[in-house]
Amino acid sequence: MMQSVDKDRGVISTDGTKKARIERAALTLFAQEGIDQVTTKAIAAAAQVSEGLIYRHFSNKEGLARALMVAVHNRLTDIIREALALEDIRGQIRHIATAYCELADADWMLFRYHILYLHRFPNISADSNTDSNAGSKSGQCHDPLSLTQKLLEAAMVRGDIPTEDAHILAPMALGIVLQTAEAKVLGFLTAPLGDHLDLFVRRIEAVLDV
Amino acid sequence: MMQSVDKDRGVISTDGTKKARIERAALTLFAQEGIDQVTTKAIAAAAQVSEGLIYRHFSNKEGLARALMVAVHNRLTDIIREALALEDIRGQIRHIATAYCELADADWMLFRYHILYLHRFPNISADSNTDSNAGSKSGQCHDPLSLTQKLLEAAMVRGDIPTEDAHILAPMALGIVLQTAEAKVLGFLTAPLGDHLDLFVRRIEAVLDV
DNA sequence: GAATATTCAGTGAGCGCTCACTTATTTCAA
DNA sequence: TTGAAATAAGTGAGCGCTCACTGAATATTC
Repeated sequence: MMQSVDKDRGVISTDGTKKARIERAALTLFAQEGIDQVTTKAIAAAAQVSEGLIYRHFSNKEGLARALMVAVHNRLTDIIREALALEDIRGQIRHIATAYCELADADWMLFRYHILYLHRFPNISADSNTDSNAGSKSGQCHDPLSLTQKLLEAAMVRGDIPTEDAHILAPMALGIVLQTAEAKVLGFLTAPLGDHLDLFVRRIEAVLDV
Repeated sequence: MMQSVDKDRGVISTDGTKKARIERAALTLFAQEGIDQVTTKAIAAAAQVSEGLIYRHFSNKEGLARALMVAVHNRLTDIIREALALEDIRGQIRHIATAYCELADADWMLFRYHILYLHRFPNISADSNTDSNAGSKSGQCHDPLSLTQKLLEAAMVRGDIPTEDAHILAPMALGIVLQTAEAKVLGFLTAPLGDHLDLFVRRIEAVLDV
């Protein structure tokens, strides 16, 4: 039940370590079958590793699932944070849409996992503090939705887009890409998301009334 | 594993029957905790019914979950089908947005369940044939996404909206409402969806370039 | 009193997780 | 250098327990 301090950190290793193999196997199986349908035995078998080793690296199955989610979550959050540093809304939109599509197409299982099971980890932002932010004031946002809201509010102040409730606009804007990804999850679409990048950008601009 | 013929039909009863109590209890618990986290004991307890009775009405737990999903799925499909009968795109958009919001606000657990677990039942459209359509030709669409695509294609032929890939536009359009609902699922929003109905309508029109 | 509706007390398959143990790697004093 | 000691990485059989599902028993209805 208790989360250990060093285990369950959300970084998906890409070296050939056995830990990395566990993470990749778990991610793939979770995304395909669903977290609860996948047994620790199956993960171990897919990673060609003993079952016990999972518990040397993660406190338990849920901790493994959480670590994976934190990893994706941080990557997506970083994308929005990068966009925040840009100056105009059009560039920001293009950056986010591009990066989202690239991630989805480069690692679809990762993206799929995020879409399907994010809701299972409600307080994920708390775990996702990249490094020790012990001294940092509260109010820091660590999730794509909150950061997008911030980004939109700044764009409104700048006069890039008309003033509107950024709280509602944020999911709408991200939804242009995410809901298409969801459609792909459901098998309604098959093409890579990147194929529609320009359409995404134009339609996000339309939603935001750029 | 085998699905019985009469059991597991997707209609949520609203009378005071014990079957109805089982369905409502299961729906609520599934939507709140997740299907796999909910035990049949818990459902029976919440419905104030014995565990065995669940199996008189449904072939198994998965069948119960599926029946509930089919029920929501059919209600949403009907909404799009109603819209298909309307003549202009603006009326269609408003009808869909209104009906989606009303359903979400009237029965949030139902809506939440649909959003979170639809992906678990990939071939739901096959089960959702309302009445015996044994003689019907194939190609009939029975899901919101396909019907929306059809609706948009018709609107393009009519000249209501510029010609574009309806396959991609369909999830985008529905996503305006659905992604906001998802944000509510994640706790990012709390207000009823209906509060933003007019905004939804305007932004869907923007996405479709009405 | 037959037919139907409902209950209750199992049952065993299967799951996450542990733990005693082996093997590899690092540490460090002499 | 070296080799002994300490630590880390890795194994897998098995344990305790949960939970979906069953079927004989009991209540209810007409």
